Amino acid sequence: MLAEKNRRLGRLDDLRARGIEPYPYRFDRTHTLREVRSEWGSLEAGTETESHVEVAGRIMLLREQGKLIFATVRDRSDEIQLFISKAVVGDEAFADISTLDLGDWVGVSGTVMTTRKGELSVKVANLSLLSKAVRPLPNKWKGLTDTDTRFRQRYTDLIVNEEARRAFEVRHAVISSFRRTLAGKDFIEVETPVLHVEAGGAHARPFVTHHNSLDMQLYLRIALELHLKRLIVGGMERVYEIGRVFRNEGISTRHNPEFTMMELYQAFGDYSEVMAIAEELIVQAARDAIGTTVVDIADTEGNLHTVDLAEPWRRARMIDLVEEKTGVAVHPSQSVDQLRKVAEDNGVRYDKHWGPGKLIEEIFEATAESSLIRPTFVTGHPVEISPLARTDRNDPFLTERFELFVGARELANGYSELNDPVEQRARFMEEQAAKEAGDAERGTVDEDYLRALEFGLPPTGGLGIGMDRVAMLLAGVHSIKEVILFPTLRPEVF
RNA sequence: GCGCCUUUAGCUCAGUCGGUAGAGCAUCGGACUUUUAAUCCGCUGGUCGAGGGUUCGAGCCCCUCAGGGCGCACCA
Repeated sequence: MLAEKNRRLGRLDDLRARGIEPYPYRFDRTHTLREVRSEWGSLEAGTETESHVEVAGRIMLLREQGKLIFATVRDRSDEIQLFISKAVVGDEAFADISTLDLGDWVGVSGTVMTTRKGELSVKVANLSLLSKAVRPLPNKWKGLTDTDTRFRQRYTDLIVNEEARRAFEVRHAVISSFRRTLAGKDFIEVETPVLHVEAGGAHARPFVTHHNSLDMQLYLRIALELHLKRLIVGGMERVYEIGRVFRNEGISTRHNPEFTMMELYQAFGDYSEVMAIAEELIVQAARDAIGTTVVDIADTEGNLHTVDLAEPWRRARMIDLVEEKTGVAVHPSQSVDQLRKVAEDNGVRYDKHWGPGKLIEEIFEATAESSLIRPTFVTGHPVEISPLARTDRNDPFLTERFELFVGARELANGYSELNDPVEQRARFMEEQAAKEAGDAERGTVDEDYLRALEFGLPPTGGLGIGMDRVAMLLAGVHSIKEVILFPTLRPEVF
């Protein structure tokens, strides 16, 4: 409302005219509000203390009552009530305080007390305005629910919606838990380039950009994989990166064009070892972020399932899950025609470029994926769709690969890393051939990566985890936008 | 890209059959020295997403466009 903003801007002028700076440089507090509550939270009703504190926060509620004003202020840690008496602060200061608005930041000094009803309060001796809010806060009962405004003006969302603040606290707790767990296993955190000459490590369309002085096209990374494995060649043995990756694809409740991946690589291990790490990371993150391993997970119909993440996770081969759902045994050694028939019988549309492996994956996604509510490692992806994964030691058509599904969403992906440079070159050539045949999402030959492999990549297990999706699972939210502070949106028209 | 839904005061929402705009909170004025979403009294606040059309008359019906949501497609 323009009138409301003008009214508050007018107050700025009034304050300055009287020598009061509405935007002072600093305020030194002695306690956070949580510290006040934990130190004096058990005072009996009607207690006055001599304990002097200086606290700061934003005014969330105001209750004027004649010669008393009650204000609820909030800092990051907690809320507390200010008790402001005209008899204590004097007529002039009381008049100033009564011109405060919801949303203003204040710093106060005073003593700790409880009211007759027992509400812990700071009895204000001195109050200073720390920053004047010139826009009004959203509705104090209903908060802010308009999703457009919540995501565009995340600052407003965070001011009024406690669940929004909580989701980002969960996200932070997940990431710091991962770092602690990995530090405990002697992993080193590294940073690799975001700007890539070739966008490899995944099948996805990249964002393209341009470097002016080199006059060259660059891609924003779609995965962390290939640089991290170069570091294993270099002998770093255990590395990980938590970083933003970019995929130039659709936006949905599960997809944002930029999102956060954690990828780790461990020398001398294989896929079963990194599977165990994935399980440990996520179970520990649940304990650290929400204090329990029991979560409610929605299926695709919206029904909630209570799941204890600490129970052992199911492992099942992709081809077995397909057989379970369709009643037909499938294998990438079968002919394209045979598998196209299975696809047709199950209402799966296919592309003429697809080989047996891709057909099996699509049939899996269409028939089995939505039923994977409890944590499930789907293993044994066909070689055709896994150009960087090592062939299964027992089946040359499959790889030692897994994807983790929870709540029908893919959370993680990992494998025994292909380290034979000759085979890797052949796989890259197949990718390139498929791309040239018209399959736009296939990869290209990364010569520098092949050179690295030629120096010797030890046996290695690799793992990638979608951090946003883990945060969604543990925060219990339905949309990825709830765990990304500033999700990608169309530009606002002002 | 496609389909469905949605957009009304700063916020949360109502708006009947097409008859000329409503509530709560916030704001503003008044009362109140222990409130708790304080309460009570009174007032203010609108380009009904934008543009066009039908009609004597449109928040409402029709068309186009824009934002958002959900689903689909895409996303190994």
